[in-house]
Amino acid sequence: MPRSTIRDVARHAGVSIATVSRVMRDSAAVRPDTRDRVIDAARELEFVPSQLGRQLAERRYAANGIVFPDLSGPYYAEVVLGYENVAAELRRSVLILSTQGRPDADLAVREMADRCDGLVVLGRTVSDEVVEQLAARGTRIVLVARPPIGEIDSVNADNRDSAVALGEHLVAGGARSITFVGDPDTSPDVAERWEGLKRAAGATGAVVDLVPVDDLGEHAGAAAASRLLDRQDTTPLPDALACANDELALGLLHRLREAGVDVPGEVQVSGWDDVMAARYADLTTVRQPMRELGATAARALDAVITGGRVGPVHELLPTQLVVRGSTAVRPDTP
Amino acid sequence: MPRSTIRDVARHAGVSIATVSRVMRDSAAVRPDTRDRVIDAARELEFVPSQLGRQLAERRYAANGIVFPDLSGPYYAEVVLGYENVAAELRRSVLILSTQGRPDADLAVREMADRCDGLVVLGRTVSDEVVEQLAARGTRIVLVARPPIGEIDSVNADNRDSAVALGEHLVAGGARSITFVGDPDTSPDVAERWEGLKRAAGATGAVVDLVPVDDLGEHAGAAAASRLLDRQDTTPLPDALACANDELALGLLHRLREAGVDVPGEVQVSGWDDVMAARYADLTTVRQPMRELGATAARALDAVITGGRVGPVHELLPTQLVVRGSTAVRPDTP
DNA sequence: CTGAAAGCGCTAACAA
DNA sequence: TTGTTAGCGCTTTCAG
Repeated sequence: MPRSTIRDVARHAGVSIATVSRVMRDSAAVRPDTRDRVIDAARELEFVPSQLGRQLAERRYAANGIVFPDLSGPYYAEVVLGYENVAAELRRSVLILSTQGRPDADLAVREMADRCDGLVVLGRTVSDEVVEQLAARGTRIVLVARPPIGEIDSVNADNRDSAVALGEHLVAGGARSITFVGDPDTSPDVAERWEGLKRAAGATGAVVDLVPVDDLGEHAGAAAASRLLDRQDTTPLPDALACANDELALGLLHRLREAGVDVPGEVQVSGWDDVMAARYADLTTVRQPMRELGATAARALDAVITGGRVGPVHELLPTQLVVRGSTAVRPDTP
Repeated sequence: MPRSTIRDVARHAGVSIATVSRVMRDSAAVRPDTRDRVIDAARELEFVPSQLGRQLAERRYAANGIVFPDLSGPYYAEVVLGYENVAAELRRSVLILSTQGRPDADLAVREMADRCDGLVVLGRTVSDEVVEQLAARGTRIVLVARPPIGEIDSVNADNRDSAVALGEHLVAGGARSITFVGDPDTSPDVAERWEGLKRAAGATGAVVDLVPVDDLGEHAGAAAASRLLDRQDTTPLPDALACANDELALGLLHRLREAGVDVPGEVQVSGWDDVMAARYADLTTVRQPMRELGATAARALDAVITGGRVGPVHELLPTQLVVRGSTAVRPDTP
């Protein structure tokens, strides 16, 4: 059952394909009765305009891409969702690409760039080099959760501000030594969190250092906790452990409590992202406007594509410190 | 900077467009030196074949779609991820469509069907009617987490088996009355869970009933708990509360404990899906092979599209009961 | 208001 | 081995 084409409809209605085209997308005035004939014919033949033909003629895809590392945690899933919602409103399809465990991520992104009108790149999924090449080739790009590159638009959560708020909160809770758990090299977000915390807490005179981890998962958090516990005879636990994200913090928290460590009495613990499990684990964390990130990126990309934009846009969305039991500010009683 | 086309390259290399095409996709033998000339020309002009032209000529999109309600919970995100991974392996792009809060979901799905070679439909995102219409029109479809419709392929988790296992587990834990929390109408999965539980527990002589909820979120769970608590003077709490999913169970659990109810001493509670928070809340639940669902669907769809398939395929993936503290089987001591 | 015709960029017979 | 020539299905001038 080969689908009917614009020519079938034209023949059936006794008009030219141009007229059918006009009717299908009411782009120009068509006399009512002709119009009706065309519509009837289209209905009868179950005609649905081929997007492919249309796209080629218009030289546009009416589709946007989004590249992310993975969708396991709630973070990227929410961003993608926010993005998709707005893209749908703007009548654009959404292509997704997960680079997780893909050795040829750069190539995949290049290919994707060739199937859409523009794309959003989340975090450190592709190298600056590739981003720049694509941009140079005319691909419209918006960066999310990644520092700006040249003239390319970007949308980020304000990690610095919340890092400062968190640092102050921990110090107010009595922390004189704070250890950041996470590897600043894994993502720009993590790097900013570390920098912000170091600065804020450092300014109060607190001692700040860092424990690197393999990845940002619960296992890595538990492993980090184990290491800290093991070396207790030589190095006492810090007053506070600020983790780069919630998964890390949850794994760490679990291991610490297993070992009988009193949280927050002995050690304060905090995460980042405010995932659902954080509520149940009573974990202090930083909430990010994940959906807004995606939605804002979608709008920015649309602006770039439709050309209604002056200079590069770098949006910084506000975040919020969420204080819970894992860092309860203790009263100043000795 | 208008991108160069196959004709530019042909002219530049002094060959015909056919030869360029052959070289670009090494579809036929080309003399090495001609080939080199073409490659040089292509590189020089930064030629990248237009997917649009290619797609139109081949009359295929090399893209598949996936339709889901939303991406908030971990469930659909994982399924999508499993799907994307396999689709990428099969060299197909992935288009996503979230129907959540979209009044024109049916239309959106129809449009999507017109931009890809086939699509996967998760759960009750679109009506049977639309699915059938699309299938009749030749759209390749695979259903996931939804009972088969006609000749259309489907991939499902085995809700029935795990419902039986769960029912037996609750009864073994001493439950004589079990209340299922959830609305069987919200999704086929929920309906199967309810049916399975009713049958399994009913067979042991336990009393089984149902408390409907508005949706599958934590709030709805908490609200259900409140209602159960409020009516305690007339109706005692059941021995076990089997919830349709984890979010529901988590909200309910929280409210019950707030009210001082002993779980599992007084009431056993279970969820479904095994989301991350379930571990921290020590919630008994059923684990589903979410990624496998997506991956299996991707393969099935590919089989349908490439035509290497005989009859309709209906896969049923195994699930697993995960016993935790919220339903600990109590020793038979009085 | 409508139609003829020229593309959009590529693939694939069919010839040479 | 290579080139010529039709399309793929649609949009869009440009005439009429």
